[in-house]
Amino acid sequence: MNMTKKILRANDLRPTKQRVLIGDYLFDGIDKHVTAESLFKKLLNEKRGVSLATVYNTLHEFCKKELLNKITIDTDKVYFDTNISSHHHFFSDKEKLLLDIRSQDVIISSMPVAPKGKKIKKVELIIHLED
Amino acid sequence: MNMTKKILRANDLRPTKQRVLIGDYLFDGIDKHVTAESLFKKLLNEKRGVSLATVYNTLHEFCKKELLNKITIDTDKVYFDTNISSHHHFFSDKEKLLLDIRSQDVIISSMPVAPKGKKIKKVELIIHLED
DNA sequence: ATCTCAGTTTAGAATTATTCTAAAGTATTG
DNA sequence: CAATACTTTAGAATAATTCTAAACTGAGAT
Repeated sequence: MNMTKKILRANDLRPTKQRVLIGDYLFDGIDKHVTAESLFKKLLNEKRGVSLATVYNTLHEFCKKELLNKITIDTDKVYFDTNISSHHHFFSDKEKLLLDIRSQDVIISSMPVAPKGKKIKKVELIIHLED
Repeated sequence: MNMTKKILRANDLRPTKQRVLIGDYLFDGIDKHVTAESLFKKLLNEKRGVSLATVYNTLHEFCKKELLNKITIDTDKVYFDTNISSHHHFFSDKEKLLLDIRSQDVIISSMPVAPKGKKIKKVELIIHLED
């Protein structure tokens, strides 16, 4: 069976044509950063298109299942990272380009304790770049 | 002379009524996180209102002059932090609440080198919280 | 003080990423 | 195959932000 279908079934998501198409692209083993728009445009070229609403739905579902990592850097666009291992990012404000930082390249040796009644869900380090 | 006016002049910004009003509120010595909307609403109560466009303009100008720190966490809102010293943030996704982390509570003991031709402009650590 | 003008404010329109809606389509279960 | 719950979709709706162009104002020159 197609790998994407396995992933989808394992996460209680019906392997619809659209999800498989998106999954095949996202989970091909090559780390990617996509936006809803960039993914939508990419898929327009495919034999069968996927509507923009479905791209949004699918990205959000994949995030919920932790198959993708959502990264918000600027208001105008949300990035989805196929690399779900713990790592951080460079962001070039000029080119609006997101780059992975290898996890071994950042060491946070002291972390604050979470406020009462809360726990830490995710730690996101973004290093903004300039020329 | 009013403190805000001094700050404005020192940064080549004309001390207009609107900027002084906004500056008096933001730079009163108490650290704040505001959004354009929250600031706009706050100022509606004042004797003289300020238009939403001016709130946006002013926040951006203050950021450009590094009188404020812009923090983007989710697409739906941008936060402006009056604390411009180097520090990081907790963010509670549920309450959409931003909290300062004292700078001594985070130690990043190893940082990656910037990609060729780029330098590090800003390091932003956001710790997302859940219940 | 008054004049002049670049800088500033403003209301409302425009933009744009994202979400919503509700109708049509489809995978799954029995 | 039928029934049903889940999905997809086009297009409308939403909402934060930016833009526009006209009116206003602070600051220096006279």
